[in-house]
Amino acid sequence: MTATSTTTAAGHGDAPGDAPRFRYTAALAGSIEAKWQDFWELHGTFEAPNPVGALAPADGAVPADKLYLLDMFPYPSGKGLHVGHPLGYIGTDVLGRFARMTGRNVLHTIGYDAFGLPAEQYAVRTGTHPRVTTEENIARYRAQLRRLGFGHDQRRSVATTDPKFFRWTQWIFLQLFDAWYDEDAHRARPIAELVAEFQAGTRPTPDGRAWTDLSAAERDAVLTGHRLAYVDEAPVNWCPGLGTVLSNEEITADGKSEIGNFPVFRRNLRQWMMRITAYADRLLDDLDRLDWPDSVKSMQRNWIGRSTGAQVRFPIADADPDAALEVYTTRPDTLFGATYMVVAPEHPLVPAITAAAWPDGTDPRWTGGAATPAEAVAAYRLAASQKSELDRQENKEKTGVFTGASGVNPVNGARVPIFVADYVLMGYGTGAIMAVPAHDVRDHEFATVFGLPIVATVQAPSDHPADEAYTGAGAAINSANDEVSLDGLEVVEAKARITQWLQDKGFGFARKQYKLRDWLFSRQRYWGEPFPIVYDRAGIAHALPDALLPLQLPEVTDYAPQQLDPLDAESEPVPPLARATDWATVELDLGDGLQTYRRELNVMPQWAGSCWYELRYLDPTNDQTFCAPAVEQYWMGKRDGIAGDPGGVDLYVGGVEHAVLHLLYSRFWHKVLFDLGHVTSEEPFRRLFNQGYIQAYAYTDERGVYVPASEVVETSPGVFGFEGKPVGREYGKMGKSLNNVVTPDEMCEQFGADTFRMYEMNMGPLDTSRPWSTRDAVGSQRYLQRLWRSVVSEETGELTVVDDGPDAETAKLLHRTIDGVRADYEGMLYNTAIAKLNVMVNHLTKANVPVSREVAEALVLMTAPLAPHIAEELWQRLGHDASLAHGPFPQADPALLVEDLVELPIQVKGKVRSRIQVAADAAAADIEAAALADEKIVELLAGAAPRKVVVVPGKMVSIVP
RNA sequence: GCCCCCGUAGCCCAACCGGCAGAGGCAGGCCCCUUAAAAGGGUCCGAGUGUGGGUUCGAAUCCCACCGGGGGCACCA
Repeated sequence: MTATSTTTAAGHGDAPGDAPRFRYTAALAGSIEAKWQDFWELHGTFEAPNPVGALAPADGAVPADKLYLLDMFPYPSGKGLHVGHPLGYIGTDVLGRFARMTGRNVLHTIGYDAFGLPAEQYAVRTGTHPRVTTEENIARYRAQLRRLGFGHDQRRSVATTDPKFFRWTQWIFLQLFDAWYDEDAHRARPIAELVAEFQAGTRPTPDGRAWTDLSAAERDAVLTGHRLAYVDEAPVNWCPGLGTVLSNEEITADGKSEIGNFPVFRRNLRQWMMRITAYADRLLDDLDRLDWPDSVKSMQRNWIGRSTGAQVRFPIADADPDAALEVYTTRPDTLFGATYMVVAPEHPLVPAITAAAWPDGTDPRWTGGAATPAEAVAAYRLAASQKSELDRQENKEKTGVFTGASGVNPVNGARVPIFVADYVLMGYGTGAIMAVPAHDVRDHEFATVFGLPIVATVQAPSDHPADEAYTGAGAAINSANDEVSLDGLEVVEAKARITQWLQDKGFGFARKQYKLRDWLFSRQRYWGEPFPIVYDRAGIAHALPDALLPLQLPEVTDYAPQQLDPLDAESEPVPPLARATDWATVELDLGDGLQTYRRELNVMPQWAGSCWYELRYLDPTNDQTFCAPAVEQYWMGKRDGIAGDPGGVDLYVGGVEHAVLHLLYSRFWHKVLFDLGHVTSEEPFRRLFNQGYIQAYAYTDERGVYVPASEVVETSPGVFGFEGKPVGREYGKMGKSLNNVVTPDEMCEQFGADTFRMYEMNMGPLDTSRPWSTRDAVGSQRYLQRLWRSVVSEETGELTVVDDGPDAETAKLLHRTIDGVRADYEGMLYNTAIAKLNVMVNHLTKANVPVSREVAEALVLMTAPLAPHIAEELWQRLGHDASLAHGPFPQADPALLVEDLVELPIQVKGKVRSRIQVAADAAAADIEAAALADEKIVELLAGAAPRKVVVVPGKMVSIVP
């Protein structure tokens, strides 16, 4: 196939009836589309040059104006694509094609997030290696996507399962393993620099001994406490049903696994963790520098959950002077209103503080009916440990028991009773609180149930109900002791003053608190990246040397983690890699002579590959480094012209479901790479755009079974039937279970890829969800048919354009269209761009005269980003040898955009009463005079002088009589 | 319970910084082409912007309350 051949496949007789031979039918579209897809592939049309390296042009020259577009890459599932999946891909492709036509260097490709559970679970069932399944699925995705005519640089399409890819995932992991966070410098540094500081004595070891006096195991423990990737024995979410541990983010609100909905138990296990909490402040603060949807930013802020407050020490009454409870509060200004305290049931100090007997006069509601505090506390703790997360959530009534002990409020010496209650969580703050029922809703509920005193310390407005906690702003009251008074201060000043006082007296200090936890990074699975880590005899973890990367997965006969009872909380994880006994140990010389080492048997979670793939797209063939610095700088570097620009991908498009996890993890890894000097950008994704979802109707018969949605007909408005029987209609996601899937392949067969692309873009703005309706696609097909007919005869296939210029009206419309379409493409407002193209084509159709070549060419070029195949075909038929992929793109003539005369409405009392014609550039005074001279206006005013006349040039005139 | 987004024609959607409510598509009516049919051609039809207040010369647009839909968080001290 060459650029000069033209399609001859038209008129196969596959058009219905005896439609004209050269009509633009689905069959003709299909042959045109196959031809141009082959052409683009053969000519490498969409290969974007790099400034250096293997993908650089011979002379190394690349356009300064570049655009890096990124789609969230798919997991290649066995189900293939439905019409909802490509929506975002088409959106980025249209923008990329437009940008390429206007001369920019556009990087756009798509790869595969190919490690993951479905292929592994299929392997467990069938014995098929996950690699085989994964490769088949990728091949199917590639074929489906190719049919849609994307302008992807195929050389850059990577898969996370490719050893050439995960070699660098492992390398980045080792960067994290070999780095620590310097709190003073606010950045990560190589671990070797930390060791040097310990050795030189410029940084004290935790227990003050000299570094050289520490044993190897002790040194390792110190370093483990600093590494950004580290092993820790920590409470984790153990899911026996999946045979693996899960991160907090992979668990639903009711305590089940997001995948499979199995029960999850809290267990202490040794696991790999990522110290993402070290970056909490930067991950939060840098959100302000990103061009992201507010909803996503707010979800990330919420997830990081930074709060500022104070940690306060409450001594235990009648006990050892050293005995105290530390509490965290965001409202230190309400300390004078603290009338009791609560510790979480799991708090380690509970046994120590629990009193031997109930104090005299203990309220019977506080004892839980037990004879001693110890019995009451033990019973309550047991009950709490057996409560599932779900129970806790459903039953929010406040419960608890008194410990018999009291704390001493440091601001006024008041004795405050200490309770154990499960509304306080061990995992947040210190696991203990001071309770201020007057100003905290939860404390108020508890105090009401248990009859505890409520002391107001913030003046509530007079209309605030007396029986509710007041959590708003106001002046402090009842808040003074001999040394400090908050009375009269607003909340912010009161917090500052009391915190300073606490600090001066040694009772407490200001403290920040986060909801974000370190990221649990290991999984007991097979189909993931192996850790490039081995353990010596002492159990110390060592990095594999770079020369031994990639570390490949061993072959195993059974991919299942282990058959476990989903309800057995005490079972132990046994990863599948443990079965590869030959692989699990290895002889290595890591500097201490040849030794036997055990390999790490866990694998990385699915997030690992997606944390950095956008960098590998940039330099996919580089085997010296994950991405050459000059290449990263060119595509993702910070822009000089934008204040505070953090750099990153120019546009990242994907679903909002990745708002927290993927996007937070990627940002974390990117910042580490930035700190270590491997990238120049501080953020991976400068601009983020969430595309909407395509939803679909589903229909159920009288048994509640989903019937094929494609065969349902609307028998009368709002009434639907299938095989003559009425069915009920539902609305939701497109999916096999709802029997309402439509695939892009079907759309290509029925209409062609160009019509399909155009229809998806015509349904509405890219960021809104919309209902799928196959039959509505004919509107887009009609547009393309009219465009085709404006250039080519349906009867003969001959060109019909003429060389004469267009008439004045057509020329004006053309340039207005060019102007509007350009602006719409730049703003990704494809639905309105299509509307303008429709106006133009409808105008030509109506005129019913041969179309001027100038107009036809402009229209073809403007349609090209949306419907690239038909545009290339028409461009070629119009006599152009080169592809239009790199332009030109029409330019509007400013002279044709201005109108000489405009019609302005005249409002009287806000209602349009008349219209006048004035010169477009008429002065306001002239317009006012013309308006007041208008017959109908004169009549309405009846001689009275108007009180006010508002003239908005070019828009309207408003008269107030 | 708290936070965010959205309600415009039968349906999907336009309307810039408040300035004539309609660009486009689907469906529908009528006509033409056609032996016939339709996913061909032409033409016509359409709502006063969820409801109620307010600000303004002027509100789909800004403010308040409510109703309806979607999403996020959920005892985080």
